[in-house]
Amino acid sequence: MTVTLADVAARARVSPATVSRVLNGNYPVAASTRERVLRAVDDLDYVLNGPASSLAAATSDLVGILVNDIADPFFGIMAGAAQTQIGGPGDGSGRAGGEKLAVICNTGGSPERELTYLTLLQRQRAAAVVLTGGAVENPAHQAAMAAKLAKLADAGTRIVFCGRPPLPESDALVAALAFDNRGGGRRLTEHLISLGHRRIGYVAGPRERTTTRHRLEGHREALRAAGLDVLPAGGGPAAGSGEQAADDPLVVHGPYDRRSGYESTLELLRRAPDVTAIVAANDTVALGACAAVRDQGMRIPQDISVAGFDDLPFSVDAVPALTTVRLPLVEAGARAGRLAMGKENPPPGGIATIAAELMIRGSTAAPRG
Amino acid sequence: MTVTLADVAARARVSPATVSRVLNGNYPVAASTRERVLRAVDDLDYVLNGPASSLAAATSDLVGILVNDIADPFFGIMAGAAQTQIGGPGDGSGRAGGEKLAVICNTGGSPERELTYLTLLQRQRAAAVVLTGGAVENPAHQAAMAAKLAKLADAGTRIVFCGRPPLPESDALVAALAFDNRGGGRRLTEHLISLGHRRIGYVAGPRERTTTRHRLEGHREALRAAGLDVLPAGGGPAAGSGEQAADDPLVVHGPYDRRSGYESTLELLRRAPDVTAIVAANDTVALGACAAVRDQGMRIPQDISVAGFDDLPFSVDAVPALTTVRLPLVEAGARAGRLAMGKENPPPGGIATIAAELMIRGSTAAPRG
DNA sequence: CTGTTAGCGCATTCAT
DNA sequence: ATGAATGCGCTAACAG
Repeated sequence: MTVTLADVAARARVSPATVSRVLNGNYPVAASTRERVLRAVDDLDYVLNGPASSLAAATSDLVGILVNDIADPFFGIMAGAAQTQIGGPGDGSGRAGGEKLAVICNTGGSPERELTYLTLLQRQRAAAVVLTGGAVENPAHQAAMAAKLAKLADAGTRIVFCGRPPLPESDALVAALAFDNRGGGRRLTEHLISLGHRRIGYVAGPRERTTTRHRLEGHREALRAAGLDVLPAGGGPAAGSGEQAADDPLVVHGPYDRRSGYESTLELLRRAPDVTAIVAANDTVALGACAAVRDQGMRIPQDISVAGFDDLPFSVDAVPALTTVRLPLVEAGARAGRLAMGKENPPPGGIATIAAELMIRGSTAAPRG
Repeated sequence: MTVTLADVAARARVSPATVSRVLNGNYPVAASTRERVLRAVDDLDYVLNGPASSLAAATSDLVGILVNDIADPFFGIMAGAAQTQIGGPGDGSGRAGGEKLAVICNTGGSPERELTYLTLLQRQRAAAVVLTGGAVENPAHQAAMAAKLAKLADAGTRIVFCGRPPLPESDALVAALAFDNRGGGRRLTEHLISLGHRRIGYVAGPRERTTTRHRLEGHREALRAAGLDVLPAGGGPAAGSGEQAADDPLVVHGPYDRRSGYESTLELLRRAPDVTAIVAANDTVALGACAAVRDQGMRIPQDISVAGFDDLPFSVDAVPALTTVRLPLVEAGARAGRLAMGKENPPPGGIATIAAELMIRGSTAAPRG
């Protein structure tokens, strides 16, 4: 029923081995022979059996891209960019040559699903795995991840972090592209302070997320530098981890979605009606914050300034346009894709920090009077 | 080096076949034996070899979800919803039981890449394929797609269309969920007409796309019913295809992105400064249209009404909130996922039309004077 | 309910 | 440059 490599060999009057060599192109074959084989392939409409091929070769052409929430353009943009570097443009014949199958896996931000996907990819003997987005900072989960990733790396799977710091205990076998969330957060709040804001609310992302923590730390750095920090400088020294912002009345945590932005902002305005600016964990949250501010009868930026993070495409279309921090998602995603393909060398030290650029637009202004 | 099923069998003191049966759970095994096997699996940290398994069973646990542009939340939302029905929640152990690997493939709207991905999935012996988004209406490509899909279906791959009409010549082996783009488009324009608009611009999507054509056809149906159509009723009868709107000065085509919305709107305003309303191909395009209208010094909706399509999450946050047509993306995606898993029976006739609901918000109002 | 036996389709030694 | 032979790790009949 289904045509196999042997059928192609028979039709081309060569051995199966030769057909295999032609298809994989990693071995010298006479031009005339190759031609004959290729024609037989087309005539028979032969499609390689991936599982058989992977079994024999002990590697597959699958590349997994893990994202927290594919419905969020933040991840969609990065994943799409990565995929362009991996999928290969195809040759228009639909025949599918040596390209890899880049696939996106949606973890929904759940640690369990993240591990499950990793196992699934391990099971498929994936050629590479790209991990995007903030990591969950739970010791047990981090340990499990490190163990799982070590096993994957062991089996020859290339590991790339994109927009995410590498795991603390992770081996150097991986490349990492980390966004400068801390620096971006700091510059954003510095901007607000320089405008004259003194009471700044912060609608943060979910706790136990590196992204959340880093952006918040940047924010607090700026506050502290201006002598505006509400809380003591926090626990540990150098490390900077374990910082406890839980009691800051000007900080409210919630998921990275619009609804959370809306509700957290209402909560914030209730707690501290005197805030003159609100920084949101990201642009989506900022949109919700804007809606909440308006529903309270206040104008942006005259009554309250609002700022976001990421600079997603819709941010410039908000009214007023959103002041935010631009992350080069397309570039980062593409680079991660290239790293996963081994088309590009890992950065020195295995980890590169990607700059975040402050985008000042209409949603922030000096406070009234 | 790598632990195999035989190792597990040895440790559990059973035959490899028994281990296989425990793992696949599709065969009776004594509880005590199962327990023993499972423990051995955990002890040895065994992970099934997917390729070997797929080869022997002649099917894999891969499910492909094809999307035009994963950076567009329209697709991200649908794909994410589909994936939740397919990926399985995991059991928290990260062990990965019988769940399928739902993967998203980004075609970028390119017919070639679409075919390439299909071939790649065919090569992997995918269990199912979900095709989302509008199809390209090019005869050659449609024929190639039909042939490829027939081959996939032949090989036992389940085919599901989501938010996309089935191919004309396609076999009944597939299930299809089609959005009522035509009806939605018609109701949207009827709404504008009922507000008193007579000169309505249309920023359409790319040509040769079913989605583009259907929405536009709905628009023109409404115009025609009100005696407002600019062009003759078009070529063919019944079929409704081959309708040529190319010469309508009030229609401008472009990609489904913000930039196109912006530029097409400027073009439209240049061609017909007397339009009092603009209908955009989708919400993203509408955002660009809004920006263009504003940049021309006009207010929405006082000077010009603007409407979108899809009701993406950000649409309600636009200022003013966008009048649009709501498509139940999450429900449709989830249903497609269930169909792909065989968890739900196909609709009668294999094809279900999904209703589109008009959402009237602040961006549309009666024209001045 | 469990063990035994045979391939699944291909990549890869080794020969030639 | 090509052919022949071997095994990748697992599942699916068959026994029993």
